[in-house]
Amino acid sequence: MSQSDTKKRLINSAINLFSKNGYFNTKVSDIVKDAGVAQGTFYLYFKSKEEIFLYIVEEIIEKIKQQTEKSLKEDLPVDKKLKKFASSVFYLLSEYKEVAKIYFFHLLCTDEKFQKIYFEAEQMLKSFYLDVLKSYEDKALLTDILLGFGKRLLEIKFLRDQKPIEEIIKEFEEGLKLILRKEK
Amino acid sequence: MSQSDTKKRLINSAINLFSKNGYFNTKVSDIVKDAGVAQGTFYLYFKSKEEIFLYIVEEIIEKIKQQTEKSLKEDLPVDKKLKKFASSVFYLLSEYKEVAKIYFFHLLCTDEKFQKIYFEAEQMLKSFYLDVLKSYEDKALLTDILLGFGKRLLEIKFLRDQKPIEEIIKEFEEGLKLILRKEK
Amino acid sequence: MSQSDTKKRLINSAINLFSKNGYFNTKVSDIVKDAGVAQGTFYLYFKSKEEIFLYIVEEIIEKIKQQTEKSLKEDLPVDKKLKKFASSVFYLLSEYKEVAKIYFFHLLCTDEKFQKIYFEAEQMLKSFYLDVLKSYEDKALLTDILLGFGKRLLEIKFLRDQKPIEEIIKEFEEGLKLILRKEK
Amino acid sequence: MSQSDTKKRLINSAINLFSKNGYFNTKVSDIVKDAGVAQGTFYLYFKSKEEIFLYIVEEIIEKIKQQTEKSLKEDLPVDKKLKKFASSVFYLLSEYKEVAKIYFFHLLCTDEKFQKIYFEAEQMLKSFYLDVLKSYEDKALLTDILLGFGKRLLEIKFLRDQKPIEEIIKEFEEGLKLILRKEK
DNA sequence: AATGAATGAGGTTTCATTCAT
DNA sequence: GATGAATGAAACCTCATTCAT
Repeated sequence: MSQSDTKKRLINSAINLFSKNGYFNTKVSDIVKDAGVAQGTFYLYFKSKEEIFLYIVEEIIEKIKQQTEKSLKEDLPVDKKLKKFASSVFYLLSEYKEVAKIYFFHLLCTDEKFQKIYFEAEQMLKSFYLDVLKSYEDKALLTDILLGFGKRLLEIKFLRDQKPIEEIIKEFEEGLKLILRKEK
Repeated sequence: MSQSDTKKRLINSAINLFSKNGYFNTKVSDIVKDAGVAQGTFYLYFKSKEEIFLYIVEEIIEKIKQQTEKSLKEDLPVDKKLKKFASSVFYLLSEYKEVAKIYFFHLLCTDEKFQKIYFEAEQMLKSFYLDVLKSYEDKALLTDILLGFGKRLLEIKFLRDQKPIEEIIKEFEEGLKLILRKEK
Repeated sequence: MSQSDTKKRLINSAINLFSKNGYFNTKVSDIVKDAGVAQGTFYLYFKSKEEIFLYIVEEIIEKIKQQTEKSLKEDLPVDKKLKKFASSVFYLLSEYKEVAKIYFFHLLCTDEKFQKIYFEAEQMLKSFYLDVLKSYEDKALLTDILLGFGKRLLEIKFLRDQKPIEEIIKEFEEGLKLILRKEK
Repeated sequence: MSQSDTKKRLINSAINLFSKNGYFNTKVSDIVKDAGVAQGTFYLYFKSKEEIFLYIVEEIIEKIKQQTEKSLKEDLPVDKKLKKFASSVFYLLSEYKEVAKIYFFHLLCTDEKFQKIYFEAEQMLKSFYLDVLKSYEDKALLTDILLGFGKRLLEIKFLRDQKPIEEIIKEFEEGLKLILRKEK
């Protein structure tokens, strides 16, 4: 078994367990048992439980960040741009569903260090919306509405109710239409 | 039914500490130290750490429930009804800011048992919105948008950014107007 | 069982075990087993293994320090003063034989923190000898000879060979006579 | 019988680390890292951490033993013999300063097994002094004084205070003169 | 009602040693 | 000879809970 194989196995086990039981209810001993390695092996790859947690969360935040930056550069009409961005982020999170669960459900509950990461990500998305909606008078309000709506869809419909991501995306698009509709 | 002073002191200390540090990072020994009583005294009033946590959270949920039921019975036009309900809930949470923090930030991160409470509360609010908006074609969509928006305002603007609750309420009302505006 | 009773039992067990097996070969679990208390009880009284070790060592050093200060103030001829001081220190160490063993045999082998204590004590004794012997031309040389000789007696004759302290004292007095003898 | 390069590197690293940090605070992983070889390589040359420690300490004790035996055979007046022997041992230890440090500072603090070596070496030196001083009435006393004095010079002046070995030797010679001076 | 010393199961982490390559 | 990933026993320490006073 190659080195990175073991590391990957530990990460996968950690993602599943953190996602299912949360950070505090997941013991390093659970992770290694799930990964099928000895207790000491964990510490060859990660200095501590905290480290593997941050490693996992930062990985997906990095991916969202990249997506955001890419989307910002695209030249599209506002509604198209938002639709495309949202669906790409939704797809991304559906691929990393378990990590997303950690992010939404389990991240906040701990130290400042964890909270910092959480708010960094939210800051990133906010900047994106504000930029895309810059021609709207109510851009700040619209941003809060859209961010709250998107987060709710992920939290409740996707992660809790297990609806397929396509449905989530469709619902977001409809919401988008409703929220951004121009009055005559 | 008045509680003994000691019990009240324990509850207050627990609220503050759970709110600041979360369930897992709060020790029973922290709570009793903060309350100025002996370790054993805690167990005269609560069977376990879990029990006091649930006690605290359920207390506020009960309050929101009562408010919801009261609001449902009132006979007002939709927008007025929503405005009045939202502001009453916002005021309620601002009075119990620390408990609200536990609810939003620290409740999810734990066992299924705790999550159940979280989702029960959300179910209650959802029913309220669906009922109030029953004349709207898009009532389900509008409910998700409004719940997401409201939660975001509380989480980010009120609890994190410490904005005064009046401002939060005003922003919610503006959002409400924007979201519910009738097209010609 | 009163609080200080348990603490005393832990200290006694620790003294015996550190003395017999050294700092590193003594586990906290050994100490609590010997003291007949639970593992967690240890941490009610000492923050760590290091803390109880330092506590023990510092206690005896403090005693020697007090003895030294008392001796310095006494008005006696040099040889009488040295004899009296040495025998009082020897008696002191024979009362705390196990602690003395830790001091001589086990203290040096660790971190700087431990070594600092060791050298502080030696500094104290050195000052004493230099002061008492201030009328001697060779006072520095004599101090080194006497300190080396005294330490050897304790280390080899008393602690290793288990000779009674009275014999040690007698031998030190003879050495003293020989070393300080005036040439005609 | 030449040792492989790798073995020599392991020994050197071990000497430095044992000397600096002591037996227990030195990990096998530290030794191999310092030596620039893989973890497993260590066990090609030494059965255990204990083995390399004993190997190192026994090596220098063997050297002192040979020096002692050689000195015993020399036909010189007592004071010359002692002076010559002491300076040869002092030089020897200054060459192997790090090992000497292990011997004086770190050997005692451990198991009986290690202490045995310590006392064997001291026995050897004692025999030497007793033999050389056999014409003196107080030979036993003188031996204890000289051994204590010599050890102190090495421990405090040489190893701790880093004085040059020549100065140490000079001070020992002066002490020798003072201690062995004949009364009229 | 109140105390607080005591408990002990269970957590995280370390590190000497092994072994397949 | 050399590697270094893997092992797992055993260390230190935490903390919710109990119970005699």
